[in-house]
Amino acid sequence: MKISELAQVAQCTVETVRYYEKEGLLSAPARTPANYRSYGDAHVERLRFIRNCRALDMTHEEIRTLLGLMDQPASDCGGVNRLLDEHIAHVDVRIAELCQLKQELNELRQRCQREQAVDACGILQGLASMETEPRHERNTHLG
Amino acid sequence: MKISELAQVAQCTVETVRYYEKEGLLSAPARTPANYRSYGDAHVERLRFIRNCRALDMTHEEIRTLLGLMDQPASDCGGVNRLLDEHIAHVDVRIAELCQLKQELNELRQRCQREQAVDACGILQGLASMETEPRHERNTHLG
DNA sequence: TCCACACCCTGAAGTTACTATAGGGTCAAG
DNA sequence: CTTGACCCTATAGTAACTTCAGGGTGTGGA
Repeated sequence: MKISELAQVAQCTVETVRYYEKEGLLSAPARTPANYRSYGDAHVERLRFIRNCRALDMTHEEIRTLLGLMDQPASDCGGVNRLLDEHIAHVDVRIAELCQLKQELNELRQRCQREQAVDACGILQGLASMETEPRHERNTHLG
Repeated sequence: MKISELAQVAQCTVETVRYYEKEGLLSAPARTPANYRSYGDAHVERLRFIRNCRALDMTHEEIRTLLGLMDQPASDCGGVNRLLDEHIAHVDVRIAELCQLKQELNELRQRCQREQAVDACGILQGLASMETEPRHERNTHLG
């Protein structure tokens, strides 16, 4: 199976597949005499797994951890469960942050209801006079 | 006023101030004979404005646009209002995406309730068997 | 006067998860 | 024998910074 076929079944681009290989998420496949990458079913499964994790907004680091846990058949899945719980917590945190942000933005938006001179615009005044707060450190990778 | 003092009143780091100057968000200040940056009140106002915009998760591009609109006192603030409306819409979109994501993650999490062998873990099985969907393009800069 | 130490400077590289580009090789059809 | 679709590598770009290397400046104490 050539790289473009693999990319198609995994719904990503050829560049992404090569990138995952360079990152060590996907193992390097065999090569044809012409030096083309040649993939098998194991690669398809692995890449689909990775893409499904990415669809759930997991980082490469999280995915790498999951793959590592999977590759130790002797171990139990407690680590998997914990990783997922933490990831869900990240999403919760980010949703709460964005809801707070939305409220602040709505309040700011209320301060100007018509198109007037910029000097009089309540939004610009609000942005100038807000209490400047220290940047709160990210507690999630979700932007 | 030295750069570290400016950074402190604007609640950011010295490196960030220098970065904004390089990006053209903050104008280059006067220099002392020793080549130290020397800031005045106008810089404080401008930087606080920028930091407040960043606290609301606006991009540099959005901030640049706002600063440009502010610097044309003749113009009205319709552009400002529209920019804010669009930004609020971005936040709404991202909240909806994350709520959907959270639901999917919760469903996946339900599939494993105890610590068992990784081969039997419902979460790993779920990740392997999910329908792999094409990556949907971002309609917001909020991650 | 000398030294330590806090602060300032520039420029370059690292972060995340890719995407895009340049410059080239391979293969099947017409 | 050429055209076009595909493959390869290596490098740079994205956003908004942070970190680092390698140096200069200014002030207080011994």
